[in-house]
Amino acid sequence: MRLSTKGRYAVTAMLDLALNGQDGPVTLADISENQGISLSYLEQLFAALRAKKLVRGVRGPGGGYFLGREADEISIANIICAVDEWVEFTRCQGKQDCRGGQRCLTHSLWDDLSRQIYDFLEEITLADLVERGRNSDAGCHKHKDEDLLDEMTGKAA
Amino acid sequence: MRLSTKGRYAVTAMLDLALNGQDGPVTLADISENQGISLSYLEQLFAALRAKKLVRGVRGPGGGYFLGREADEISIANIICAVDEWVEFTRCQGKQDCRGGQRCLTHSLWDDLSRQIYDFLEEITLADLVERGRNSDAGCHKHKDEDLLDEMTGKAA
DNA sequence: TCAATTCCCTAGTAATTTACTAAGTTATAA
DNA sequence: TTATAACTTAGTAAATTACTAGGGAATTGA
Repeated sequence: MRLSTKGRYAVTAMLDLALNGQDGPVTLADISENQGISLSYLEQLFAALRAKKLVRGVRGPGGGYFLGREADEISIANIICAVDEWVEFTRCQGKQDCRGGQRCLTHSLWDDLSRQIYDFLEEITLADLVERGRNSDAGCHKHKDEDLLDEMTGKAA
Repeated sequence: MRLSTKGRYAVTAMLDLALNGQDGPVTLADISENQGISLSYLEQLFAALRAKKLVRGVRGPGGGYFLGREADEISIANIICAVDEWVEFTRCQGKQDCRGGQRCLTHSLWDDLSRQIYDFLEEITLADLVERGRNSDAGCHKHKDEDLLDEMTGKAA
């Protein structure tokens, strides 16, 4: 699978929508300013999100975007797939050097892992994230990520 | 977080090592041929893996690479972090438009999600994947991924 | 009806990343 | 001493990311 900054922008924007779309539509200009993403880039991302019916646009003054369905019906996997064209790209076609070949084995192991990650992200919805934000005092606590960074970047020998 | 084809190459190569490194070191030339990855690109990836002690190189004829530690001590997160320089890049520094600002809230929500994904990948080891390969007849079954693809790419309305 | 607003669409492009080629140097086994 | 294979650096084509520019189409309100 694939999880890039592009997917992050999309999730962030959708979160913004979920948080602010309660009373009326949210404009891309607002999201652009809120999240520090260029307006035109947002328009591209929302074209993809709209194509997958994850958002619904309303034109004209007072217009903007709504979520395309309830926040608990939109998974993180949905959002990332919409903008990142998550295609399966490792698939030996059953021919070639496939019998007993190592290549196919590792590929299918990767495919399994890829699927697991997908299933995991499929379980997390926008509503979950919003809920999480409500429970913590999330606004702007400085979290001590130094430990996390150490843990991530190595030394876990 | 970040999960790209580069990380996939690294995981695939490490899997190859785990599968074939039982009796003697594995050369990059072998992995290159097995997995269809260019030799020089592998050398770049292994430079990063070596820096994080995930692999150990042996020079000279009969040389090659070993895993740097036991397969059950190497997580998928370890591998991806080694080659993808997974840095936290969304962190409002507690200043700026942070009080009550939406930007910080969505950023911290994304950070939480990012951490969750990391924890998930941290739980899966190379040994797990190898074990999974042993249990299935994994060599080269054609799996019907069309359903999966449908599921991934939309229509989940 | 008209003007402002906002979504919507296309084309182009700088910056970055990916994946690779090329051309070496260094250590080691035979 | 020679072949092997790890190591290293530099350069580069292709793809992706993120953005700019310049429109058009629908809708609201004056």
